[in-house]
Amino acid sequence: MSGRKAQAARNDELILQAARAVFTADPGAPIAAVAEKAGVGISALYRRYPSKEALLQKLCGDGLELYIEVTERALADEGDPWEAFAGYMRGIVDADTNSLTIKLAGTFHPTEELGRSAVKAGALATEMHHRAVAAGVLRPDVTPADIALLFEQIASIKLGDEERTSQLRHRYLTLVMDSLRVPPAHRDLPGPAPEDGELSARWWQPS
Amino acid sequence: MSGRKAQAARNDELILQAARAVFTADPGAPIAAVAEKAGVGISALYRRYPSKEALLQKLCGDGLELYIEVTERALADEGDPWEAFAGYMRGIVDADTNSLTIKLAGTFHPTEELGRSAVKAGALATEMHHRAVAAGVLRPDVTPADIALLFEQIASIKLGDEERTSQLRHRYLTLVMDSLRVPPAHRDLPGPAPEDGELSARWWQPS
DNA sequence: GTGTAAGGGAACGAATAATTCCGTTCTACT
DNA sequence: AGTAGAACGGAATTATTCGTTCCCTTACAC
Repeated sequence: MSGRKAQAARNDELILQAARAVFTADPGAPIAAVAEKAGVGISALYRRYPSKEALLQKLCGDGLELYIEVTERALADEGDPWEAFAGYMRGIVDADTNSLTIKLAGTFHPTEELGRSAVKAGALATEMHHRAVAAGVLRPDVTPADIALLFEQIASIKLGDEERTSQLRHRYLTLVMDSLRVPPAHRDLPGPAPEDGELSARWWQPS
Repeated sequence: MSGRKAQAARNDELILQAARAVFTADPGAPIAAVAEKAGVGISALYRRYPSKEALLQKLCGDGLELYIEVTERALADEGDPWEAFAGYMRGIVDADTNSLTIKLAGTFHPTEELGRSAVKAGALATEMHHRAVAAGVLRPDVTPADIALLFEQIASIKLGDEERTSQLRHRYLTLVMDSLRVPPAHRDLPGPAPEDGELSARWWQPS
């Protein structure tokens, strides 16, 4: 609480966090919702980003960067090949990079730099996939693009609060990993299965 | 092309088909989009349904009915238990009932009757699940609610035209079925994996 | 004290969309 | 042939939503 500059620096982060939370929950959310969530006025947003689009581009760029980081970290893992691959998958699901990247596509105009980051991210993912197949732990008829779509399917799950959502995503990640691994096998599923009430509650929620 | 009455009857169906297509593609689509897709004026819609909400309720009801039909048909299958269960899963994915039901939730106010249909649908799904587990062909740590969420994940896939989308949905259904079946095994995946171009194209599509 | 960066939030203006309304067309029946 | 009215097309209406701008206030730095 020392000085306007410190407050501003704190707001930088507050706004980004709020934007992440709001836009991952609803990619079409109004910018006022971000300001409210951050507890700041609208002009605090416009002081930092010239437009909504610029903010979305920033978020997407951060998401791609995060994706790249997680993947590079997994590529550096020299241990058990399957565990390295599985850890990578869990890492991407945890980071929820899909909600910050492809799910936002269409709400803004992608920049050249975003394109370059996306290419790099794709290359790293392919490398990760290649390694697991070469080590004989990942079924070879699944391609890197398949993995990308599997991530999207898992990211489509949204139920209850953030923690419950994460728990369920890991549950289904574990399930699908059972059919990706060589040899296939059933492993214990983490987290409790959804309750009927959790599912039926959604009928009354405004979209 | 005989008479206004025949034309009107034809329009009944045209409008429903258009509504299904439009709202499964975008649950928040404007009603004018339905009219345009159907090739009729807006008043042709309002003559049949008092409001947008009424149309959505009708679509959802039809979707639940379809779900119930497919499930009852599968329950009537007395052949190989696994094949019956797998056929049921494929049937639901093909019918795309998820896009007409839970995906529309929040865009309208559910009626009592819809609630009853949903309960019935749930009961039938549970029966289907129970049978497969009892026959020892479905892993028992997966619950009916799990199956429901798996359907939703698969229904979240939307890539290219309708046929391509269907193809990919079956690809990932097959994949996840590998980890549902007792014993687990890898079976051939149907349909070609997504191309990189198919995935990257979405960056420019308006949401 | 005062200049100025930072911020709050009302006001503006441009969509977007549900619904209504009015004039037109075509059929069925006299 | 003439006409009542069902079925329609689509413009006009009205409400609402949102991105963006603007103006005024605050509080720190000097």
